[in-house]
Amino acid sequence: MSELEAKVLPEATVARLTQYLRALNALESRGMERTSSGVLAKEAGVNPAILRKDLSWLGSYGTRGVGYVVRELSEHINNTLGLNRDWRVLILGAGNLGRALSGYAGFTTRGFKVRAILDVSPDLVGTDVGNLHVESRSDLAEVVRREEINIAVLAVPGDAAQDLIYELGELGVNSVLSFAPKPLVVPRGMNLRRVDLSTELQILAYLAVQP
Amino acid sequence: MSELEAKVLPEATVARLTQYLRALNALESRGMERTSSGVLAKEAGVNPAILRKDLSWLGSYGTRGVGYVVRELSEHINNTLGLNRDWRVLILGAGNLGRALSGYAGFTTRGFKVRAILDVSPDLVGTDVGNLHVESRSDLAEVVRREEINIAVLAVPGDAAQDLIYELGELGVNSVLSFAPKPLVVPRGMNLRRVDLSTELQILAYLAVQP
DNA sequence: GTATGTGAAATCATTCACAGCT
DNA sequence: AGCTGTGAATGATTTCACATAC
Repeated sequence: MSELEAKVLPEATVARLTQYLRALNALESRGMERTSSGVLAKEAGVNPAILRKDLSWLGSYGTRGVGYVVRELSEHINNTLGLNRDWRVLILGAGNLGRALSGYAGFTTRGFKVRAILDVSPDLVGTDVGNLHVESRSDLAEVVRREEINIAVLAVPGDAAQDLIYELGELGVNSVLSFAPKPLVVPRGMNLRRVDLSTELQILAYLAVQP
Repeated sequence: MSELEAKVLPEATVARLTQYLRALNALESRGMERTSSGVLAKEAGVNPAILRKDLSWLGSYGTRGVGYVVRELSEHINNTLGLNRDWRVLILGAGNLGRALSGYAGFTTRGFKVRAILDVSPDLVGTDVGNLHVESRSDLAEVVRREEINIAVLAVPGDAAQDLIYELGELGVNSVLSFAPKPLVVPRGMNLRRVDLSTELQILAYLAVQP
């Protein structure tokens, strides 16, 4: 009711904004200074109408009859998504997936910094992963404080994930990306995104079976 | 128009069916033989009404006033999703992510078998990954034929992904799971799913910034 | 003339609520 | 009495189409 109430973008829009950002970067690195909804939509792999609708949530940043200034639009989306600050990421689980993620380029660009990696296994604690060394799961609280962690990535077996979620919640980390193959219940106020690799394969199997 | 036309499940339904399958397995391993939409929905983390609606696409497999037989329902979803056959998976890219995926449990259960892993780098070709050894990108066609690959997983840099898609299409592999941070255009008839790790982090950043 | 920004229409997905069967 | 299966209601998302601004 209040005019002051937060204007929240639809989730689908947020997901696409990240794609526009990537597309804008690609255009910029090709030396383009201006673009249009048609060009940008093609680059991002979406339809131009929805791109304009998405951008309209952010206000009017284009010029009718002309288009958009690449740098300006890119900057604006960046700010809207909160990518103009530092995000300090903790990876939980130093198995193959955890180690792969800690070095993954997308995880180390645009304000995201992997600051620590933890594991329960004494065999892994103390080993090196990139320029980090694996710390003990039991030091979770200390590590979160020391590194001022604000995003956690769960690369642990399903059984371990739920306990970690609660513990992270208590420690004030309320953005979590989980690779655990389990639905998880989250404390109030926590943001959870799940990536479920085996589900993706199963969906592909279904699609392949379709006539 | 025709009554013979394939009845296609909504994409969102397919995604949830994989979760029900996992939930049913969990119940079965706890010794439960029967269940209800309420119990199953709780276990899968969804609302009971949509669970029943999803299942209604498969026909009537429950008993009113009673519920579902765990084993029977599980079997039926399995068949619907095409998980009762063998899926032979090829991993493209033997970097950290490719190696992690090749050993990932979800990738090696329920009919999915990782049969080969390829890379362009001469440093990696010939090295071992689990019980496979890395073969050369240039042997793609031969490997696809030899191993009768029907699903490919792209764990390669964005620039390499598009060419691979076309080449896989020509070779008759038309189910692809891509981790490349790029929108890809697919040949007619190909099924592509994308997992975009940096997008997930960016969405979390936005959610964390919200009041 | 050209491309944006946006109501209105169309499509897709979820939730409600209850009739129907056991 | 209890739980499924499903139309009808609601809500979300996408597409259309055009008035508006340059």
